[in-house]
Amino acid sequence: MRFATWNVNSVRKRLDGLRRFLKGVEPDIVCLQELKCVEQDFPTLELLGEGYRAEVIGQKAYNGVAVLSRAAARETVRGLPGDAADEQARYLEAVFDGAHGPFRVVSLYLPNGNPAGTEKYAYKLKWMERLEQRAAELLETEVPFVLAGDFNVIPGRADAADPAAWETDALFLPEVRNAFRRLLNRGFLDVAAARFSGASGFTFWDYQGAARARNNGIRIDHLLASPAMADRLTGVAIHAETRDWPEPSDHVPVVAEFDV
DNA sequence: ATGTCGCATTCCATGCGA
Repeated sequence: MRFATWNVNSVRKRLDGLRRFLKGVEPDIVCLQELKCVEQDFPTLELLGEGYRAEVIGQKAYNGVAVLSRAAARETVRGLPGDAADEQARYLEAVFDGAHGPFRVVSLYLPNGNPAGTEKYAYKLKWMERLEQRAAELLETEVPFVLAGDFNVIPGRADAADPAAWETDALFLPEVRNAFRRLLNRGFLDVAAARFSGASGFTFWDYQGAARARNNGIRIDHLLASPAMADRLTGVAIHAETRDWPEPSDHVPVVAEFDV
């Protein structure tokens, strides 16, 4: 099965590009982030017309995540456990029945956290703690799963064209990279890191400063496979060409194939 | 020279978030 994750930066603005991606790549599962709309405004019917069902958590203007799938989800978990007061639409789990048993998909939009040292930064670190806790719970179930989305973490110096420019940024501070590594060290495979290095792994180019033309990119969209899921990995791709389509998202899709 | 986007509102101009 083909799994994709894509921060679309407004699903309504990106509907044509999303359709083009679905037709061209034919993913079975698509994790979307930054929908930037409430659930009532999500293009559910339009995507059904393309053959995809949608589980959606929306929010006005900001955030918003979804899981598109050919087959219906058997079960969902809406929102990241660990803080009942957190109302930001950043986390959605969906469980599906595969050929070898159930598997789980998480679509997540980890907080940006800038500027560092503010409440936003503290929220990011706390959110990462909650994510690690939830990941630990899911690992204990031994049901294969993927954590997919915009992590807003540049894992290493090779994952930025100009790492020096990110030294004080909440996407690259040691504290944040360490939290990401703690998560990885629980046994996840960062599937793109396994197949790409340097610029070939970039997933984001800012709209500003002609970043795409200068290839001033970073790798922040990740697809992490649990150990049982990683055993079933058969392919990885990054669809950087979408960044050059008309009215593109600033992020591009990461795609992985699993025998599930 | 924050020079780009997308969204929202105080709505054709500005603030926020990224």
